[in-house]
Amino acid sequence: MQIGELAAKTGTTPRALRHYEQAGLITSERAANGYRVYDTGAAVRVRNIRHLLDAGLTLDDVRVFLPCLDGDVTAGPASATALRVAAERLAVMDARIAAQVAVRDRLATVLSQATGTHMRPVA
Amino acid sequence: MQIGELAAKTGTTPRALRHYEQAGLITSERAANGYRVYDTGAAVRVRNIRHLLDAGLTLDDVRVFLPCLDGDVTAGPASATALRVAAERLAVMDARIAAQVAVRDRLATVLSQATGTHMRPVA
DNA sequence: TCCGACCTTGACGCCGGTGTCAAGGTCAAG
DNA sequence: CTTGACCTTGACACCGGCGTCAAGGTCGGA
Repeated sequence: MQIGELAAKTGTTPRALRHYEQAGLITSERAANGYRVYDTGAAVRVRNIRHLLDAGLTLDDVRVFLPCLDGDVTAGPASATALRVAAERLAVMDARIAAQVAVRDRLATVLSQATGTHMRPVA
Repeated sequence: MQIGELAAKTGTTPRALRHYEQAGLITSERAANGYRVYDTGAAVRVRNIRHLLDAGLTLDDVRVFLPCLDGDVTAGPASATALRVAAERLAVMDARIAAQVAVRDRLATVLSQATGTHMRPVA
């Protein structure tokens, strides 16, 4: 499998895949002509990477999870470091969300007082 | 009060304050020598701006809230236009918050699968 | 043989908020 | 007068995750 096909399979782009490789998240064999060649397992790995990135982790964060990323995301005894990183990110996100909800609620309060309309709280 | 003092009072930097001014978030008088001069209310205003930024809003977002930001964050005179704008922003914020909550929950899921520990949902 | 679709590396662009350096003006204290 | 701490504007640097263009090599099919 070469890079374009892997990109299509995983819903990313060749550019992103090269970027992941350069960041040390994936590896590739090289054909005689210099083209990258991936084995079938690469698709799972890339999808896992995407899940973590979509979950708000950085590439550096994801690298920490690599040891337990070769199977499915659901598998693998996560390393202590990996868990710590994830927990930290989670805490940051919770704090940020809470702050935004607070702002949102203040704004909703002002609006409801001014308009008399009830604004439903955040989901 | 000049810029260094305001920065110290609000826990920011002169650079940031100039940036806020250039973004139209704060204003300043000028002394004869060209130095920026702030009145005492500026500190409250800047702290409110910081709160909103820390909540993940952008400078553009913050600008929208300026009309009801001159007193405390909790106060709001709210002109008709301001209300309409505020309602729009509220929808945007709700969408943004929902997206972040979704991301957060994905991360929490990954984490809980890895640890076997149940993480409580976002407040 | 030649086109077009694929691949390669390298490098610059973007967004947002700020750090930081440059090259000065201003002012109070010694 | 000099020093040094403050201020001014302007502009480039940075992070992260790519997009995108450049300039080329490598295929397979008509």
